[in-house]
Amino acid sequence: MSALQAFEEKKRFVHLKELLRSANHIQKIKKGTFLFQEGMVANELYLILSGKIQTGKICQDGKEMCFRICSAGEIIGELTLFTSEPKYLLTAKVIEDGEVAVIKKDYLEEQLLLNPTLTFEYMQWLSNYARRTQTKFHDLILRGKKGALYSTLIRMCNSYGVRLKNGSILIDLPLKNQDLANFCGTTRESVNRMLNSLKQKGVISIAKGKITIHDLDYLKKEVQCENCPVEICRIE
Amino acid sequence: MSALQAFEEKKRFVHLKELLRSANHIQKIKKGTFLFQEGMVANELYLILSGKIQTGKICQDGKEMCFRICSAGEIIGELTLFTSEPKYLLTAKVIEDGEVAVIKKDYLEEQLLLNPTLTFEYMQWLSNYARRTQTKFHDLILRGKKGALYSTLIRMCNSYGVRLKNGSILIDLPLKNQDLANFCGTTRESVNRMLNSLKQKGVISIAKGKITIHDLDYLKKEVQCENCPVEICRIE
DNA sequence: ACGGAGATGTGACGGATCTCACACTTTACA
DNA sequence: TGTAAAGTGTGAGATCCGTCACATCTCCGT
Repeated sequence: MSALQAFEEKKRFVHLKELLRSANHIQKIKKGTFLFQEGMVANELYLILSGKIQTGKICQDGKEMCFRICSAGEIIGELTLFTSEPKYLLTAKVIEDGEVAVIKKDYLEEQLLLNPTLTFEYMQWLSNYARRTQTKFHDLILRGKKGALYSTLIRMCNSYGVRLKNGSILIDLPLKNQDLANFCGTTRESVNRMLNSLKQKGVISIAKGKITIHDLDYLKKEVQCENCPVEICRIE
Repeated sequence: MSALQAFEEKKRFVHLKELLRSANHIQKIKKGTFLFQEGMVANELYLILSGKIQTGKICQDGKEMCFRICSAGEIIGELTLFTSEPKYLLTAKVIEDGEVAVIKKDYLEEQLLLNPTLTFEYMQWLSNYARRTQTKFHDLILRGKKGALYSTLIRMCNSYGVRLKNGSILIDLPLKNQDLANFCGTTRESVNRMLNSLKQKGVISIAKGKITIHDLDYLKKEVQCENCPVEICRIE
């Protein structure tokens, strides 16, 4: 599945990404730094060329909620376009070195209004984004923490899964227990216990910090997955 | 606050709403019926002229998650525009008789691409929608069920609050415990207990099925509210 | 190869929340 | 205005989940 899907995904929003790529300048990003932080005035968007970025919300009490993990080809800094109060709602942390194409918000808005093809693609992108967030919403709230974790794992498969020869799916992304906890709104310890219980059942295994899913159907059944389209059921 | 805000809100997206209002036809909606249901092919959008509509997700096991309660001036059926798989993700239940203006998705998409003013307004609307969903997200997940309820109440104030002479805020919407539970992803009983505890503390009172907030600051403090803009911190 | 930092694994306990059961109150409307 | 239906209030017990504490493991740099 994954290869074809990735290919299809790459072909989407080509004009939009072309515009972004042709942008004012390229910026190197370094692991551990922030591309932007919550509350900052937002006047730029980014297209990831390489590396990985995690967006999320960091609370005063140290809690952290993770929204997306994005890699090459993804657009970041969205949602600020055309808004009256252009401040980033989230923080974007670099988790793998790389480069982003930087584009000024004003310029992009201008281009979008001039070019219907771009308009179309951007709206498509934004609608998809909103639909993704909305489905995540009930996944995370409706079936307790276990449901939250399972559905996060399913999304990870759709976004970063690599099908192995034996049919299992490797989530090709180094994920710590704490990271998953931040995605699910739970704690490291709870994630650890749940993952171990999945290991014992033979549903998953973990090697070198990466999770392999052996029995995706088990997870799907547990969360009463409705097999919504893959462009919606993903993590980024 | 509320009066002015409502006024400001009314002035937003005027061209977009004008287009919707000039639509193909007007449809009467009757309490208890569904405007559309999850999974249906989506080829229409609606502008509410009067009455109230609740959108949400209904699960097989009877659980229900409520997303928005919308009244006159709100747009419903969104998020299907420009998507490749145009199916409604949510169900829209009429909770108060009224009328909606119906507009064909195809026609609206066409108009949007022709008219930059419309494009601009729609994007603005969609961005706001996405931002609203995103902030709700962590409000509901990060601070337990109590946090979920409190933040729902705060949003209700911003959307349906009427400031009374004594400074309290009446949420001018008949809300059952079960409704609030569906917004928060919790149970009727839990909501009931939490509301009663708030009553005892004098933070709220309830009369004729409507909640009045006496001490909004108490709620805000409890959820570490960051006073995000009102167009984002709302229920619809 | 070693030491230490960071990550994982796990028990014990407590509080939050759900579930079930049922009494009571309010509302709708015949 | 009486009566059923719908909604609310509340206890008890079970379960989920977070917190704390600490042991163990893994990986990385020197």
